[in-house]
Amino acid sequence: MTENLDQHFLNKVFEASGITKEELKVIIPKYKEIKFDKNDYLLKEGQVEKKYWFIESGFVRSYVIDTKGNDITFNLYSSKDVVIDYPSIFFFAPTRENIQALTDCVCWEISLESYQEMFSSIASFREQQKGLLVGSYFALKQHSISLIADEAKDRYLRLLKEKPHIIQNVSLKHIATFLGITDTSLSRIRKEISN
Amino acid sequence: MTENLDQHFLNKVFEASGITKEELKVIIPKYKEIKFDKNDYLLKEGQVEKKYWFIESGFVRSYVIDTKGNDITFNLYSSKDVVIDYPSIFFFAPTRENIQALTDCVCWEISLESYQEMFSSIASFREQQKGLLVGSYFALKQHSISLIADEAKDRYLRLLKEKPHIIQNVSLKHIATFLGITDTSLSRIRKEISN
DNA sequence: TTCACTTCTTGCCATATGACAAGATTAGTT
DNA sequence: AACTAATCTTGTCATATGGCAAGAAGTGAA
Repeated sequence: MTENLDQHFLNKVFEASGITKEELKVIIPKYKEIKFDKNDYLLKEGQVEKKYWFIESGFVRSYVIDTKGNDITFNLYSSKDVVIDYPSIFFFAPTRENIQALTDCVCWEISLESYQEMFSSIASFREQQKGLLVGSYFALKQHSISLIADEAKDRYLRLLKEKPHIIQNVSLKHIATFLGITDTSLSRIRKEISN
Repeated sequence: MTENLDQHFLNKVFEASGITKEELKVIIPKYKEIKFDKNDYLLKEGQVEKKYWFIESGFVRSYVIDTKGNDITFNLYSSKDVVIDYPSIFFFAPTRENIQALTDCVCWEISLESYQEMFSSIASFREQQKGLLVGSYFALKQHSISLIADEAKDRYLRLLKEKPHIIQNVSLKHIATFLGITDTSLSRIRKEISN
C-alpha cells in the first residue's frame, strides 16, 4: 500500500500519540476527506451524530440558542481539533448544539461504526481518544470556572495567548459570546489592551 | 440471601433503572455503607479517585481554588446523587477538585475494580451509568451556558426550583460561588425575591 | 466601481455585581 | 447559659458590562 499524499495531515495528527505505524495502516484508511463550505452545517440540533471529524484547515463553531433566543458560541475549532459531540456519539443522544463551518474547511471524517470498531480493537487508539475526551472535559470545566472567576479581559487575553489563530479568523461577535460578553464589550476590551 | 435492611436505599436508587432483581443481587453487595463526618474530604486535589459514592443522606460539595486563590464551589450534591470525578475514575487522571462533606453523610461506596467489573459485565448497569454520565455532562454544559446567558437572579431561581433542599441546607457563600456571584449579591437577590 | 451587507468601533447612559466594612443573626462548644 | 466563631444582611461606593444607536471600516457581489 503506497501512502496517499492527501493523508499526510492524518499521519501528523496521529504520529505523536504512540500509535504504531502498523496500526496507522488500519486506522488512516477509515478516514475520508470531506470539504465543507462556509456556513455549511456539520450537525444540527436534534440530530444524532453519526460521524466525527478532524479539521485539517478552516474554522468551525458550535453554538446553542438559549431560552431568550441568544446565539451563544459554545466552542471554537480549528486545525487539528476534533469536532465531536460526546453525548451524541457515545450515547446516541440527540445533540443540543449546532455545529457550523465558519470558513471553507477541509476535514477528515470517520463513521461512528469505524470509530467504535477501532475504539474496541486498538488499545492505543482508545487511549488517544480517551485523552481527547479528558482534554475536552477539562477544557469545559476550566472555561466554566473562568466564567465565574476571571473578568472578561483575562478570558480574552488567555484566548489570545492560547489560540491566537482563532482570534485572527473568527468574527468578534462569536468570540464575544464564547467569552460570555457582548461584542461591544469585547471591542472595548481590545481597545484598552492595544493602548 | 436475605435482603439487608440497610440496603433499602440502594434498592430504591436502582429500581427505576431497568436493572433486574437478579442483577441487583450481584450489584448491591459490591456497595458498602460508609459515613463521613462534616468537613471530611472524600477526595482531595491531586489524588486519583479509586472509588465513588451514592449519597444516601447529607450534603457534599466539590470545589476548586482558582488562580487568584478564590474558593469556587463547582458542584453540590445531595441524597441520591452520585459523587464521581469522571476523568479521575475513567482515566486515572489526578483530580483537580476537592470533594468535601458539608454535613455528616451516609454514603454507599463502590471500589473502582468492582465498578469496572460490573460496567463491562452487566449491560443494564453500564447503560444506567452512561445515563448518569450524560446527565452530568449536560448539567455542566447547561450551567456553563447559564453563566453566560442568564443573570444571577435567574440562576438562583432555577436552583431554588430544581434543588430547594440544596438551598435550605448549604451555606449561602457556597451557593453563591456555585452561581458565579458573591455571597453579598446573593443575599441581595434573596431579599429582592422575598419582596 | 458601485452598492448592499456585515462587522467593528464608539458614545451615552443604565444597571448588575463586586469590594469592603459594620452589624445582626445563627450555630457550635464548653 | 455564656462565649466564640461562622454566617447572613445591609450600607456605601466603585466598576465591569450591557443596551441601544450611529457611524466607520471592511467584505462580497454584480
